Amino acid sequence: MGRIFSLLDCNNFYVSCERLFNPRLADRPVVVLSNNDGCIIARSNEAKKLGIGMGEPFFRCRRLIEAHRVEVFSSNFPLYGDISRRVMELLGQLEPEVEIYSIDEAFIRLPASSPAKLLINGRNIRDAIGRQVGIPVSIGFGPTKTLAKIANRIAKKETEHEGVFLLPEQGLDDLLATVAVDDVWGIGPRSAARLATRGIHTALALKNADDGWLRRHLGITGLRVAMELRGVSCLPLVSAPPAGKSIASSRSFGRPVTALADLREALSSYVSLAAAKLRHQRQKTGALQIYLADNLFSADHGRQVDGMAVNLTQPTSDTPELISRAAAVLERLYRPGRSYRKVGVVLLDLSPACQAQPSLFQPPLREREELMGALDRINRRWGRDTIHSAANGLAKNWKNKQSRKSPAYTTSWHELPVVV
DNA sequence: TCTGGGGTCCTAGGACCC
DNA sequence: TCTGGGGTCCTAGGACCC
Repeated sequence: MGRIFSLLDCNNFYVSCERLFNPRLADRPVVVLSNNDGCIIARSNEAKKLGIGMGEPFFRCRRLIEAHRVEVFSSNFPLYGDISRRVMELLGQLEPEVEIYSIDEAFIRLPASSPAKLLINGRNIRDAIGRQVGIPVSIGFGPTKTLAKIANRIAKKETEHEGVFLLPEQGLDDLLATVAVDDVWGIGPRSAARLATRGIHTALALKNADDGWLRRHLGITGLRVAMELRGVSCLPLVSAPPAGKSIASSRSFGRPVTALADLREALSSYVSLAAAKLRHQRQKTGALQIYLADNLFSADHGRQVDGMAVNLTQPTSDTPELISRAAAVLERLYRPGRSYRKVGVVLLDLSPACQAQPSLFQPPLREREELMGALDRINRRWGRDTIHSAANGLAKNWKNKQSRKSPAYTTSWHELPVVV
């Protein structure tokens, strides 16, 4: 008996989360902005219809938004993360083989059965999540992950399917002929341009393309996409996520920054965030990379990013130690007079904390680890940043804009919704 | 004036070794 | 005159994803 893949995708996820606690938003055009209130990262169907594009810079569609009184929110990731957890937990109760693929998507693997039974199963999942969490989802079925993705798109776009769609065996090619090649999962703009030079514009044409040519021009990944379109499953379900390999933390500044002191404060804050995440994952880092970026969209000289990585002699998850190492690297990268738009840190070479090899010359400081543990507990209980390193600064005049944020309804005691 | 943030995998090329 | 070949490891950059 074969198996079948299904992709569950939350519709307009961030917008749906905002609507959950704000019924006034139902049926209204709503958008959610990226971290710096920079561009559009989620749109309700009404907003899509107005022609607001995904990833579009906010300032460029501002007039359209004002003209149609579109509701605008800064992103509220603690809220979205919490709602996501509820969706995934419920799905895990309904289906045994689930891979959480992203904040708003999960793959499911099921035994093949009749189309009618699969559709009923899909509708049950959709109804349960709608009823118990309040988030609308779409579900697509297909013989491979890539085909399930395509089925999901159809489930979402063609309303007559009511959110659940199974790719038909008969007439599949006709359907693939209607899917643009850059809508196929794994085909980005670069690959699409390459494929266009060969006259390949649809998923069907990619499916029938020459393997040798694909291997040469799109690499092993491109060939794999074609195989998946042919129904040959190359991408397995990954139910237990492997340990992470890197942790990044960065933000764009609210305005250009030139002073080393400001950069140091911002960097310390991001290092603190990354280190807390590292400890939460029970890992230590063996290397860190710092980078500085100037104007990311300058027409004349393009974007300039200076980065530098250092290896640590001994893996650590100690915030003060990481802050001081990061500050030393920053000082070497910094050029006076340059105006910077972004600074960031990446922790690399992660390893499980329990496997850490103590150094002969510098035994692990038990008290320091306990201190970090206490810090994490306090910040978890009383809110992030209750206690932080003085290096992170207090003025924070580099801090980015987030002027339209909704409350952390479900994750902060201070911001619980009030029923009157 | 104003353009996010956090990830993964693949590949080519250099360093190094025998 | 004539200057090997193959393997491994590491890294930076590219491409893609949500």
